[in-house]
Amino acid sequence: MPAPARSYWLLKSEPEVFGYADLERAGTEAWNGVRNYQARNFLRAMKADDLCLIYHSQARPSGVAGVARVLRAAVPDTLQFDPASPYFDARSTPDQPRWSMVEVAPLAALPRFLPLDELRGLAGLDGLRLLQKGSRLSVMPVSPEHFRVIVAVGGLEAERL
DNA sequence: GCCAACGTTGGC
DNA sequence: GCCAACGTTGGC
Repeated sequence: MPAPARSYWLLKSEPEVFGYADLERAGTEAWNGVRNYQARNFLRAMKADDLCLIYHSQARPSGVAGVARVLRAAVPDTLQFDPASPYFDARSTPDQPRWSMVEVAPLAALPRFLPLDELRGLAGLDGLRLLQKGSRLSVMPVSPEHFRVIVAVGGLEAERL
């Protein structure tokens, strides 16, 4: 049976807090603390070996910094059970976890960081959610075509990732 | 179920 | 720091 097709995603992160370079240093990281239901549902749709664009938000400039790989499907976000965490959620129980997280590993930094400004000017990105007005989701799907265009302009070949 | 108030996100 | 957009909360 053929492996299910890879899916592609975009993960936002503030580089002052945790950027692509931090992911490379860490080697692997739990992508936790997502507290938006739509974003959570996308996390839950991720499969092992899916690829994620790591997008730096609240940065100067903001833009796509690298590609990460999903190591395994989503599991309950441990922070929701930790009263000391800002991501604690008293409504969550181990039986009924409300929030999810995935484990990701760095795959490749973009040889050319891709600022948001430049993304807006690129052909072939119509419908990319990141570029839609008022889009604030921190986890969102990216079509295979959009993924290929973005990494290509950033200096990577999608087929080799 | 409606909707106003409030909080958060994120570009600039 | 400003502000637009969006999500959540809670009174009714």
